[in-house]
Amino acid sequence: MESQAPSTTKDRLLDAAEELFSSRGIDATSLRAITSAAEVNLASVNYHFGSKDGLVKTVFLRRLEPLNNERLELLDALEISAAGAPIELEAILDAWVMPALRMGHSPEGKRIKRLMSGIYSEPGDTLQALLRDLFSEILRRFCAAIGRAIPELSGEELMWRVHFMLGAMIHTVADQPSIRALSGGLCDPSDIEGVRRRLIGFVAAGLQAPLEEKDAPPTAGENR
Amino acid sequence: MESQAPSTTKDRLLDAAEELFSSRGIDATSLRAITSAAEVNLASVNYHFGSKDGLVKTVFLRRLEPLNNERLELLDALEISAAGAPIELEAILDAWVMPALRMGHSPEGKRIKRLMSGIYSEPGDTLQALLRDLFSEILRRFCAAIGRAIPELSGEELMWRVHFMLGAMIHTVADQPSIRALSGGLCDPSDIEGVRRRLIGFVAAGLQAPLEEKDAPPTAGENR
DNA sequence: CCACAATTCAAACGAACGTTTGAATTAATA
DNA sequence: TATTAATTCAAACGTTCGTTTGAATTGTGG
Repeated sequence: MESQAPSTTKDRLLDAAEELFSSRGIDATSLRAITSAAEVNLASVNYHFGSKDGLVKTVFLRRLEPLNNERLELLDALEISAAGAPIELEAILDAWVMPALRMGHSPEGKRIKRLMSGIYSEPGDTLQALLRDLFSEILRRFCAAIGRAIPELSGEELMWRVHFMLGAMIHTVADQPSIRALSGGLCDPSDIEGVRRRLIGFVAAGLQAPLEEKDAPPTAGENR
Repeated sequence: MESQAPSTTKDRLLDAAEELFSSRGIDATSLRAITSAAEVNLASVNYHFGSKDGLVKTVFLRRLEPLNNERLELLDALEISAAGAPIELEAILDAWVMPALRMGHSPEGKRIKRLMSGIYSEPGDTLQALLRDLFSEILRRFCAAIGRAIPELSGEELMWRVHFMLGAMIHTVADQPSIRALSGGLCDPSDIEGVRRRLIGFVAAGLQAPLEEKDAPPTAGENR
């Protein structure tokens, strides 16, 4: 009854939609373009997914649910083997970033990357809520783990730094074509191991940055 | 002949478009919604800007050109007063981030913030090229300055870290509502001085992270 | 005051959109 | 094989979009 064959109408639609959404954007992709690419009838979308919104939701869920499950499994394994003690920071970051990097480089998931960044910018009413729900729980888990790894951070400080961390990570996973172009081919985003090492090094250093004094006038740039 | 009065049709259109683009997205905002909010005639858009694309471009240019000019002026001032010596890293980052933070908090520019992140995700053909051009030069200037401040970084390593830095900064400037919500009101994005101190502290630490060995197997997360 | 350009206006254009419909076709059940 | 459900199909629906048009209005220099 549900999908198990390699090329049902549902799957063809999801694949085509994912491909087109990531290259042209969601709003700019018409159902007719999707059904043409998938070589199925136009009405199939509303038959199988109810509406375009339903198709969009399913496109995201198909990738993000396994992604977050893998992240949680890795974090669970770390917490079990740590047996109550704080986990090493780099290991936590690894559990967050590696599933995304691996997915981003698999032949099937290569398209979802650009979509992930669009999440935060596209003010799609339903999509925004869906993803907020999807990420709020897993984010709490990882925040807690990071907080235990860097106990000297206050709750506010921790949240801010996690926010910066997410920015760096999302931007990296989503915008891999731009880093290659801007660096003039110097940087190779397909080198997963290199990206991982550099990204985690950067983020770990940022998260563990020394706490500055609040009233110390920083450095410069005030001349305006 | 050009705009100097406080409420010409052109300015009313730009203000209304900026507001609606940032809250609903560019594609989801119709010219009719814009002209209604601006209380001008529908045809005014095509008369004054040629097309919707022309309006979009002007909306971005009106904010980004002064923003980047201010950044360049600050960097120029730093380089002049440094007289050939490397500039302190935090001062360079300040020159990049403060104009954006200040603009994002002024009453007139509060709307542009969310748009800035959409830049990287929305695959609008013309817009993408416009912004790539706008940022490629200033980015080269700041990369060079940062490279002089941290001379031990190779060109590749520098580009990667600047990439991470941009992710954290863009995400912070653009997505200020989400940090307040996710932290349960704990983090206050309207505290410019606090945001500046934390963001620059994070990014500076990330940029100056120690260089790891290439072949050292990192930490964990491989169990899958 | 008059001619003339600049701007505004109501109305309509054709195209593209998401969705619906009802018949045709295929697959499953007994 | 007969019956019924699931799926596909071509065609059309009503709406909204960006853009165009040509007349009306406003502002300006001679």
